[in-house]
Amino acid sequence: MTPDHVFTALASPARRELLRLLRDEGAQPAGRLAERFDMSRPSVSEHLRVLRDAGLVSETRKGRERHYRLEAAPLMEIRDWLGPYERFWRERLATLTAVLDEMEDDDAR
Amino acid sequence: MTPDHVFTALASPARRELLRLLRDEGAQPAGRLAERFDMSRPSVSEHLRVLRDAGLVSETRKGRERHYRLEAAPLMEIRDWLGPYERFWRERLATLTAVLDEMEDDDAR
DNA sequence: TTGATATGTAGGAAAAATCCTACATATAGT
DNA sequence: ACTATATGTAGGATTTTTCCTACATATCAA
Repeated sequence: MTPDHVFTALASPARRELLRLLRDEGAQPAGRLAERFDMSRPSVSEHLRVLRDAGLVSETRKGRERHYRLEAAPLMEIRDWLGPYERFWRERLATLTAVLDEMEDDDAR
Repeated sequence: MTPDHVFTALASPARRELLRLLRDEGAQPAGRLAERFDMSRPSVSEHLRVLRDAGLVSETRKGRERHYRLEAAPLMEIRDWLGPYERFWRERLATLTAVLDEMEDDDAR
């Protein structure tokens, strides 16, 4: 029930950058993605595997290339997970607003 | 600018459970939190430290106890991070809807 | 078929995370 | 002052993650 693998996959900056690239530039072959990193191609390949295991990317073979595509569905789980916490930062925001109001009162005084 | 520490902190099931407890039951002393885990108290203490470093909990000393409180603000960063991906699962949902519509058409036929 | 290209996998070194058992520290109560 | 309680920190064993260099596999092009 807990989106374990998704959170783990997102914990790596390299993997988040991969997701961003696929989001902003569309599906791409593994090699083209790897070029953008200061890391060996096999390491990027491994990161792609982790993302695939988490369901965050899908792989389709195009000739000798493998195109990776962003699969955003698992991110909905993260969003759902965040849901019950929203109340808390709303409260925080309310507190902040109250403080700011008080400061304005001080200014006016 | 990237919420690195926050994602890392959320990668652990134990730490997510700590956040949930603080969310559902309010601020609590470290020991009371530790009782809920199959893990040694010092290990829970360490997890609380990671959460504190990520800004996800705050600590206030009450006598010889230390009360931990949920600080949900960093979770806003996660929510913001998700923003640009929303478009994608909307598309996914649209595709799913289209498929379901087609299935309905098949039924009617 | 032969050689070049695109990519995954194996194996292992190094770094980081996890979790434990002492131990240190600080406060409360007697 | 003395003892018990609440909790953090140190040090270390174990596991996991990360990243590398070969190497294997598959496809394309001539």
